[in-house]
Amino acid sequence: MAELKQFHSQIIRLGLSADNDAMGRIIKFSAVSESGELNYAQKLFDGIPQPDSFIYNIVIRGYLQAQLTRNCIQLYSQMLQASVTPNHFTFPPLVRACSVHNAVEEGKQVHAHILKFGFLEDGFSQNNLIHMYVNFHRLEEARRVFDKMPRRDIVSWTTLISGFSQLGFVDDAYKIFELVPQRNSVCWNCMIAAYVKSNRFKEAFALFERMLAEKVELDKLVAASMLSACTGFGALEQGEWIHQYIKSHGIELDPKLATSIIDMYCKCGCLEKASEVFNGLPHKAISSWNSMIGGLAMHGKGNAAIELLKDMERKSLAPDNITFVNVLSACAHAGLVKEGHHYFHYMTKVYKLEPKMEHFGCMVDLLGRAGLLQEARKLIDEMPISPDAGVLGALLGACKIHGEIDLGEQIGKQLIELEPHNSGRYVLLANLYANVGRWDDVANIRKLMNDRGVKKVPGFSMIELDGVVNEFIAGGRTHPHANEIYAKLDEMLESIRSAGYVPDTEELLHDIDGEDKKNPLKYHSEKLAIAYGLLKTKPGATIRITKNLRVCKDCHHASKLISKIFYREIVVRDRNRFHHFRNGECSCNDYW
DNA sequence: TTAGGGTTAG
Repeated sequence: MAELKQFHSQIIRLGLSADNDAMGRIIKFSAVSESGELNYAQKLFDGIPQPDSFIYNIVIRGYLQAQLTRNCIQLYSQMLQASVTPNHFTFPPLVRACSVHNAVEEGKQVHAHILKFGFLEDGFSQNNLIHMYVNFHRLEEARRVFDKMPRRDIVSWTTLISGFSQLGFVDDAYKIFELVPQRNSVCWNCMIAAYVKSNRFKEAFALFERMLAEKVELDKLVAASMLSACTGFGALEQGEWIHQYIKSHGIELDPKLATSIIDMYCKCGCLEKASEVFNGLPHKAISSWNSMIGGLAMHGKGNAAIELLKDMERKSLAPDNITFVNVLSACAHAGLVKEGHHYFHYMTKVYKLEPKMEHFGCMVDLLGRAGLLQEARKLIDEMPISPDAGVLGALLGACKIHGEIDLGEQIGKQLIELEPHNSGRYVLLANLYANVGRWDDVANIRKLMNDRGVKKVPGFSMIELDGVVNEFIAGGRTHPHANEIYAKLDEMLESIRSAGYVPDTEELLHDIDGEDKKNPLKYHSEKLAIAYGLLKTKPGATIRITKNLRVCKDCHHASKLISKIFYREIVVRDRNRFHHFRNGECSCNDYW
């Protein structure tokens, strides 16, 4: 910038300060380059008697980059008033400004101008219009622009696909995707990511296979999306494959990608691999630290999570909000009440981070799980913000664990009205009633669910073998090896019975949040998945299961015994956390 | 000058 200012004074000396060519260059640098100064550009602009369209365009772009979208629109009006004709460089940033600024009326006017000035054939302007209407949540308009374009390019297609998927119309997005004449990796990734974001992992995997078959390059963004798919699905082998691919093809391991890999390993149950990647990073982004701390939290390694926070501080890195969410969650899962209290205050005292909803949620969970229900309630009452469903849900969960019926009933009723479509809330309240034998109330909740058309989420467990994910539902018989699996299951249960296993029939009576009322405990999906694992893996190999609900008491007990009798480590990821069953014990210390 | 990614409690 200093050199630029010198250059500017030379121009003044040469009497060129009214020369648009020379001034345009200086303004361009000041307005849009990284080391520029927008204020300076503005001052120069004001001193030019008759700026040309290039100068207007470049300052509009500068304003856009600085998020001063209002100024973009104003400058455009000024341009028209000065009778300077806009060209095809004028509209893309201008449309973008309307879009970012949510200026619907101005956007429509700019759209009309684009047509009036004859830019129907300009792909950049038209593509930006599609984007703008998507941003305004006006898909029909976006589609109309798309349909009227004389020549659509891959960006037009991808923008439209991403628009439909972002607004939740993933199936429509896919229909459009199928019509694209020549897809590049951005377009593939857009559709794959759409499936991943809506938790439709199988479709994401199927699309990925197709992409590879069509020999489209697997770039780092596709890799990142697929890592998320593996994370969501609990597909460790597939995730390892992607990681290997990244290494062997020299794909640059930028901080975001590294974080995705660490997160994948943590959430697929492999903390060792996650640490290995984490420790091997030359420059660790804060997100990498956060996902590693979060991983330790999920696996119940509270003290290790705290150690990592201290490590961060030793390296003079400032933890952020997310770091503390993860640290507090680590304390909650490990029952570290004292430490939790400490860090809850510490974050504000030392780092000036005001606790947000998530932090209160963690604290309520921490206190509630530890049985300190009154303290949890007091914290909620004293919160500076009004608690959301998550915070109240944490308290309700604690009431269920500790059989705190009065408080639980009150919170449960409140939650059901707050989130009338969340089946989990009804289930938890019904369970609370069931625990104390209030069967009429259980029936009432069931009826309320029926009347409101709220469906319970069906439970399922998954196990990945040779890169194939096998899914089980309670009592399901659709698996091609069903007979074999049920035989193994019976053998498995017989073995643990002789070691003292008694099915937890108490829970059976209450089994409303269990997997399926019609199917007895012995056919819970988790047990089926473990039986299949015992059948198909080598002796001594770790069995890894992912399930969508929380582990039930009976399955937890059975899994501990199976780990001992069959000499297997069993790693179960449930809705909340990981359980590592080993030699008759669980890493959660039965605290979950 | 236009399209794509990560870490957040229950």
